[in-house]
Amino acid sequence: MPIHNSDIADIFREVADLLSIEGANQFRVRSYRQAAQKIDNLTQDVAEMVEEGGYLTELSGIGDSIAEKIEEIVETGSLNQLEEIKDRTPQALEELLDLAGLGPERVSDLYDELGIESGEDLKEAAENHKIREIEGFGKKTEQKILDELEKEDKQKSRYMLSRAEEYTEPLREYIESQEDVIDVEVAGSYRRRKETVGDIDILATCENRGKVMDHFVNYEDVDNVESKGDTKSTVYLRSGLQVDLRLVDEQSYGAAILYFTGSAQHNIALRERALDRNLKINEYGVFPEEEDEPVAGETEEEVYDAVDLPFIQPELREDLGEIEAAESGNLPDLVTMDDLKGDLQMHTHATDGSASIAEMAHAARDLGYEYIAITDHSKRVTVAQGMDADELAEQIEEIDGVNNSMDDFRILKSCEVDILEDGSLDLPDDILKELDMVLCCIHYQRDLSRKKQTDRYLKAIEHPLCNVIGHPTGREIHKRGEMDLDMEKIMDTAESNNVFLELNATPRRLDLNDIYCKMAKERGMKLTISTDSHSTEELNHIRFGINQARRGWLETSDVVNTHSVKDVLDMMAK
DNA sequence: GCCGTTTTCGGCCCGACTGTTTTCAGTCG
Repeated sequence: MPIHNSDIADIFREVADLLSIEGANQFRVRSYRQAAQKIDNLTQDVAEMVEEGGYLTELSGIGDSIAEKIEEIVETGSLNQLEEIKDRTPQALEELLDLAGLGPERVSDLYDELGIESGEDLKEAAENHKIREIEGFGKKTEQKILDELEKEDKQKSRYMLSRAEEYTEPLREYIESQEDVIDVEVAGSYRRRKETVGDIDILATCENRGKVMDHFVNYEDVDNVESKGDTKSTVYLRSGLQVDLRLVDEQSYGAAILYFTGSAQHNIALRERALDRNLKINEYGVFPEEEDEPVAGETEEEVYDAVDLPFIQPELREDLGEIEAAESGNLPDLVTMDDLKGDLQMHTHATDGSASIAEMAHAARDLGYEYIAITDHSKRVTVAQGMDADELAEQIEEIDGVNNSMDDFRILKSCEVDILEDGSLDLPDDILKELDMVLCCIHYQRDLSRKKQTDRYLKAIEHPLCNVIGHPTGREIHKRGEMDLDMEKIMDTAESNNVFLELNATPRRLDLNDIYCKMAKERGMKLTISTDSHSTEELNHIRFGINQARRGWLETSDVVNTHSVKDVLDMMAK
């Protein structure tokens, strides 16, 4: 049973949760959490590192003790320390930590005083007014617990970025429309363009705080005002999305945006760096020791400059090496929307799309593209009425016709060919040879073993006509996880066979994720970024792909479809 | 538990808010 990085990270997170409830040293707890985060974001497979005798302690945040524990997990599949903690402290207490307002101390008190081990216990105790009797708890805390238990059922998960955008952009415009508002910025993970966001943090500068806050809480989509003050208000929208508005002074605007954009880990690293320079960073600015006058704070650039760093793009602010890269002048020059020259996956009404080839081409040209690839499904994908060889031959002729009618634009002939269970392709070579690009994807038998699934991909990648592997992991956010794959092996094989991996920009896919993008880049691979559009409107989803690519440190040259059509054709010609 | 041109001990980011308290602990981001 292979141990994935996320398995190891989960174990350490659980250790951290349970240790915190036991009242362990908070910094010790933090070490486990940091190790978990480090491992989650690693672009190498930890189990492989162990097997190859790699030095885990070379990773920052992982010392002798945790390295030893990682080895134990890789070798035995579990961690004895965790089993011992579970014998002392019920595992179910961990879930109570997820409830807003309950941290390790209170969970521990609830367990010690009332024997509460689960959400049901908690609900019963709250309803019977037992909780207010515990020292340090009171009526309001008890009611808050009941409210949160209720809310947990209603809305638990994070919001896909695309969905969060639908609620946030109109609200941003609404806030901007108030006459006293000067500047508005949405911060948080939304600004870092994380694939999902938990809540929305909006910052603004303005003339009249009271009026602006009134305006905010009176927004038509507000369901419930949680708190309202002069500097901060919190509301819940009807969708359940929490939105905070914070009003700040102009001289603190940059420091505040930096602070509320995060990530927390990035902020911590910046603050530690400031301390080395006898400076203190908070959300109001950068302050020399023992002084009240800030030396920076109006803009983010100023704050970075105060700790001798260049501006770091929000998408990179995850403490995954961006500070070191900034220091050494090696920050990536991230790919932008303007760099894109084409879109390399989309469907037409030949299969499950809603527009014609010409309609897709004209819509793409209107977006400023020079080329697209039409990638309708192959026959195995019956739900999409996938094409057989004859139908694909007809489509190729149709594309030639449209190409002849557009002299400043090129439609690449392609097909989203299904990779069958044995790794062979769903259409014969003699028709695939006629294409400019062959896109290969898995749609069925997603639950094969890691070995079988990986071998299936390797066989497809080694097929001499395969150019691109589409939506490589098959995951869909909030719906299904990744296929079990040895991604390092897949990337290495793709790289040596001149096969590209796709970053599928469909908001619910975003497949590859940011970590895999970074992993590919570190191997010197190029990726395609494609929308997989099924309508002309969906071509606009490309921005989510660009967001993810930037989070994966990709530069313009790392992306296949930033290159000219001639270069793309050369790359596909192998 | 991690880490180190103030190194092997003694630190570890910082402030706001809330609710419970009469000065603060716990939680959150």
